[in-house]
Amino acid sequence: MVRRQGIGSLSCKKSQQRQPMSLLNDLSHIFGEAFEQAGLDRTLGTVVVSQRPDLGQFQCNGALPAAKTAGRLPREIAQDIVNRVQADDRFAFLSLAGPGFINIRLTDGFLAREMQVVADDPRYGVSEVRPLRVLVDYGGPNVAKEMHAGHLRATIIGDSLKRISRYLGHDTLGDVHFGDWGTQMGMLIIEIAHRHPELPFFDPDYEGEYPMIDITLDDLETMYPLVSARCAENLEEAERARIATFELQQGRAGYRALWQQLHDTSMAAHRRDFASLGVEFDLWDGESTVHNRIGPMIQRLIRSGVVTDSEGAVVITIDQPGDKTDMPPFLVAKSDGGYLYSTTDLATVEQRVDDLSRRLLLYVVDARQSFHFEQVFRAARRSGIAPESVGLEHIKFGTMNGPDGKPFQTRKGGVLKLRDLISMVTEAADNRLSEADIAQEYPDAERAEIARKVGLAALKFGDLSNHRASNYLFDLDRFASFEGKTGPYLQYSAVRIKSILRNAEEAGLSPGPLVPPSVETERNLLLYLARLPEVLERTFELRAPNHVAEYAYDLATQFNRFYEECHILRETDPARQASWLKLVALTLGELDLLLDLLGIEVPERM
RNA sequence: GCCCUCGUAGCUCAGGGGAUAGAGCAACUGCCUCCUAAGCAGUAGGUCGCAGGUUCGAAUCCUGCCGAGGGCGCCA
Repeated sequence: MVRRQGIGSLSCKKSQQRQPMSLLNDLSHIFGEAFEQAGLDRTLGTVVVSQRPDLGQFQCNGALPAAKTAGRLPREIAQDIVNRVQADDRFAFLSLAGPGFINIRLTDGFLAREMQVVADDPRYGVSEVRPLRVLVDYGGPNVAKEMHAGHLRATIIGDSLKRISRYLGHDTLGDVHFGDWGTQMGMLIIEIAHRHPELPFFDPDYEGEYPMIDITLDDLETMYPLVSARCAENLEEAERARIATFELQQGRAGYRALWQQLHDTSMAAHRRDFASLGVEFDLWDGESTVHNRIGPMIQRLIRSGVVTDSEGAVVITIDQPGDKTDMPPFLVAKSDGGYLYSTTDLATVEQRVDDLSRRLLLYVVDARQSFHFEQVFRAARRSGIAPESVGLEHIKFGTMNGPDGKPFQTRKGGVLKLRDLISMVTEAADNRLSEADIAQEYPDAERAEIARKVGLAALKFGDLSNHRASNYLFDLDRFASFEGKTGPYLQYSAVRIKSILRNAEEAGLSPGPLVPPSVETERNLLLYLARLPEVLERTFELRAPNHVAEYAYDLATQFNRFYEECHILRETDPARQASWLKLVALTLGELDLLLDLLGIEVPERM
């Protein structure tokens, strides 16, 4: 483990605890020691970024809560702490304010030393955690349904969480969890049988090779609503679909063969959509993946006595004392022996825990399914499938709404395909390039690539900058303006830095050691750069990528202020210029990382 | 009916028990002979839904009410 340099008198003791390499942690450590020397709890020494930049860069509020237990005045404790910490070259001042706040300002020299370490660290001061075996379940497309605007959130929030989890050092898998094993499969089978009864899939006695049928996702997408509507109003149709589903799950050869083709056709389209979003999965599994373990799982549950029979169905009782709402039994298998969403979800927990050795399962799924996940998680606990040591979390998110405040729809009232949504933002970006007369001289291919990256950035940042749990309004005009707090703003900031570094290189200039900051915008940029570790930690703790989005925006803003004030390439002091080049390189590194964690790519120029 | 989520500036949204609640857009005023103006500086804009409670301290935690959205066994 690398122990950071530059903290001077900080004693490391012989404690086995890892000392995270972050400025805030270092400061908290210093103040924690002071509290301990004063006979108080060292956790009181937590240092946070100041709420009042006019009064200090950082603050420590530990004296306030300490006052009560210690039976002393908060200001007196604060003074005591300040006395114990002071007297070296790290702090420009430590001052008391209000009821007992300690305001902290670092010396520019100390700040530069600290940030030099960060600048030399490929991880920018972010320590790797003790790895957890994590699985993120996100995306969740279905057979026969092209992905639509509603899948956007599941996909990019999940993708971002996976990236963040992995960056922090967790052993992380992403699983697309394809919806390919439920009743909709039976419906599609009877619909195709209805249209083409002559096909051998439906002949139970057929023994030859099954033909490849010519069917597209578009075809399936037309069929599904038709048959679904018929089943809703016609009990006989619904019964046929139910039986077909059951027989498929029981292994009827013709149905399996047909299923495979429907699966593959749908999956190919989804892969294309995910690819255009720049999203990849480690596992392209689905409900059908766990089919073979469902039977044994149910047998085991019956033997262990956790399930009971309810009107012919297999259920687990999951209500608990203190429940605030009715908690109906969890259905493991239908009365006809068929399986449903609940069944595969439970078996999938088992697979992820037993076969994949996961210890934290994150389900990035629409908030409307929170009741379902509460049931699945309880059933998994009650049945012992997921011991308490395994974390089960529903990472719920709200809907993307249109201007009417309802889930986003096209003008005609239909759902907006994800593909079309991507085209819309790409086109908007392309228009913007033309309007601003930018990139006109770039090759067509590069121009198109810039438009693609900028459009996607607008889309992703616009989504991820909202807290996942809240519904948000998708306003294309606002997104297409690419001004202010948008993905393109962040890309633009990064691109300007790249341009500086390119120009510097051409001029034979190279980055050098950081010297103490001389202007406020430079100092602020350094201070912002130091926050990265806590931001990433907190983002993952809360499973809320908007914290990364927010921080990335603030960081870019700090850089742009510095950029306006300090002309790097015109700077006449060589040491200062080299230091500034180092600073902007560090800024680019962090910005690039943050954008990558949001799934946003930065073009070389734009 | 019960449960969950949300309610913050004109609009869209951030906000970690701490001091004077922030950003973007829209409005108004400035800044391109200078590293990319998709930028920067500034002005104006608020009973943080309402009422209690916990706390030295609440937009933040608890309770109730109001409003919006969503959910509540063989669909996913």
